[in-house]
Amino acid sequence: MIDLKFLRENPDVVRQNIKNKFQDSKLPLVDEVIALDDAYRSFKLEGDTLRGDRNKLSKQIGALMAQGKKEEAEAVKKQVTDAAERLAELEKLEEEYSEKIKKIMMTIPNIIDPSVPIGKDDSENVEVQKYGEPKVPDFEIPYHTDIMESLGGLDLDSARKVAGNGFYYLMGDIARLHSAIISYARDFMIDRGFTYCIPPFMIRSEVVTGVMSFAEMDAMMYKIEGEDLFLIGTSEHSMIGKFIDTIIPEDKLPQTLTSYSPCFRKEKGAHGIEERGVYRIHQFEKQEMIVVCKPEQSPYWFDQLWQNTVDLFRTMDIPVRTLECCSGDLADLKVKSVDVEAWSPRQKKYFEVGSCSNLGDAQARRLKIRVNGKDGKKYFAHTLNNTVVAPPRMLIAFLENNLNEDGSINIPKVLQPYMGGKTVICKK
RNA sequence: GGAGGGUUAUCGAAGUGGUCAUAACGAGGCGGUCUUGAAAACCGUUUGCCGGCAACGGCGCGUGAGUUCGAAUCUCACACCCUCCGCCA
Repeated sequence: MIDLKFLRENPDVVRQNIKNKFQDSKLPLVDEVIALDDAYRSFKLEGDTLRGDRNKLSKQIGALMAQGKKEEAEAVKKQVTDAAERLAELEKLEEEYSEKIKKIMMTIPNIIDPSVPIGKDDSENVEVQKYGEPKVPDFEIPYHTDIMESLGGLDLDSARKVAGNGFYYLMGDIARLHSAIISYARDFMIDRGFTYCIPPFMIRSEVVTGVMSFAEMDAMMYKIEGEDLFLIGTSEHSMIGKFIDTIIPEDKLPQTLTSYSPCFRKEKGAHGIEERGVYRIHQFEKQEMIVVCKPEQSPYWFDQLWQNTVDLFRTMDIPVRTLECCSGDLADLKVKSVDVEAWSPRQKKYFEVGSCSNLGDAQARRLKIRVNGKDGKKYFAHTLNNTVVAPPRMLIAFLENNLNEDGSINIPKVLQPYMGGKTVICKK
C-alpha cells in the first residue's frame, strides 16, 4: 500500500511503475483514486465544519439550560437538528469514499526498487549467483518419496486415510532429520543475532485481513469453525502481527526475529497439490525470519536475510542459487524479492526453497507499524521477511544431494549433533 | 464454561450527561533556575490520527453499534486483563 499523498503528488511515477509491472489495466485507477480523494476531502471539510458548528451550538444549549432559558435552548436545538440530516448524509459519503479509496489503494502496486529487472512473469526472473557446484552423480536418483520410503521414513498411505491428500507421516530417522534441520536452523539464526520466537499458530480475522487480500485468504487460510480464528499459513503473519498498531521507539530498532511454526495452507487454485510427495502440502513446518527496521536500513537487511539462507544451505553442502524476481512476478506489496533455490540433481535444475522480500513501508502503512524518531517525528517502519528453511520441501534437496549409490544418506557434520551423532542414515 | 471487578495520556490514577482531550492529582521524560557538579527544590513543557500553506477545524477515554442538541460518563455486543468456581495436558 503506497502513500496516497505520494500518489497525488507523483501520479506519473505511480503510472510508470504500474506499466513496469505489466498491469496496464490498473492505469485508470490512478486518476480514479485522485478524483475520489478530491471528493472525499471536500466531504470531510464540509462535515468537519458542520460538526464544529454542532459542538459550538451544543455548548450554547448547555449554557442556556443552566440559566433556565428553556425556550431559547429549544430554538438552538432546532438549529442542530436541522443540520443533522445533511451531516448524516456527509458522514455516509465520507465512509463510502474512504472505503473506495482504500480498496483501490490496496491494489495499486508498491513502487519497485530500481534494481528490479523488468519482465512479464516468472520466466523472466534473473539468476543472480550460484553457490556451490551443482553435481549430477552417475547413478540414478529416485523420486524423493521413493528415497524416503526406502529408508522407512514416509507413510503417505496412512496419512491419506487419516487426513487426506496433502498430509504426511514422517517416520524414524527422516522425522528426526526433519526436527534436526529445524533445530539447527533455529540455532544458526540465534547465532546470527536473531531473537527466537514461537508465535501463535492461529490468528484472528482482523490480522488476516491486515496481511492479505480476500482472494489470497480464500486460497490459503483454514478457518476454525465457530471461532474468529484462522490457522496460520506462515509465521510471518503472526510475527508481523505482533507489531500491528504500535509505535516503536527508534532505539529499539532493528527488530530481528526468527520464528518456528507449523504452517497450514489450502493451496486452492493455480497449482493445487498435484505435485506428488512432500513438495506442496497442506501442513508443513518452517523456520522464518522477519525484520522491522528504519527505512534507510532495509536494503542492508534484505541482503543479510537472503545471505543467511544461502549460508545455511551451504553448511549442509546443498548447492543453491539466488533468483531475482522480475517486476511482473513481484507481488504488489513488495519492493524487491529474491528466491533462494536449491539444486535438484534428479531434475537437473534448481527449485524454490525460500523467498526473501523487502516490503518497504507498504506493509507497515497497512498495519500501522510506526517508529518514534529521535526528533519526535513519526514515520512508517520497513518490514522484511525470509524463509530460513521449510524442511519437508527442503528435505527433497537434502536427500537428493546427500544420497549415496547404495541408497544411504550422509548426514552433514553440522546436523550430526542433532541426530545423536549419526553420520549416515542406512536403508532398511 | 460460570460469577464478580476492571480497560482513561509514557506510567499510576481521578472523573457517572455540558466549562473533563485545554483530562484533576501523583510519578516519569524534556527544557530552565539554583549549584563547582549532582541531588533536592522551584518554573515551564510533554498524546495520536485526519483535513488545511497557515490560522485553525474535526476525530480519538479497549473495539464496534445505539440513545441524546451534546457521551469517558447511559444502553447493547465483542475483545482483553484481574479474582474466584468448574473442567483440563
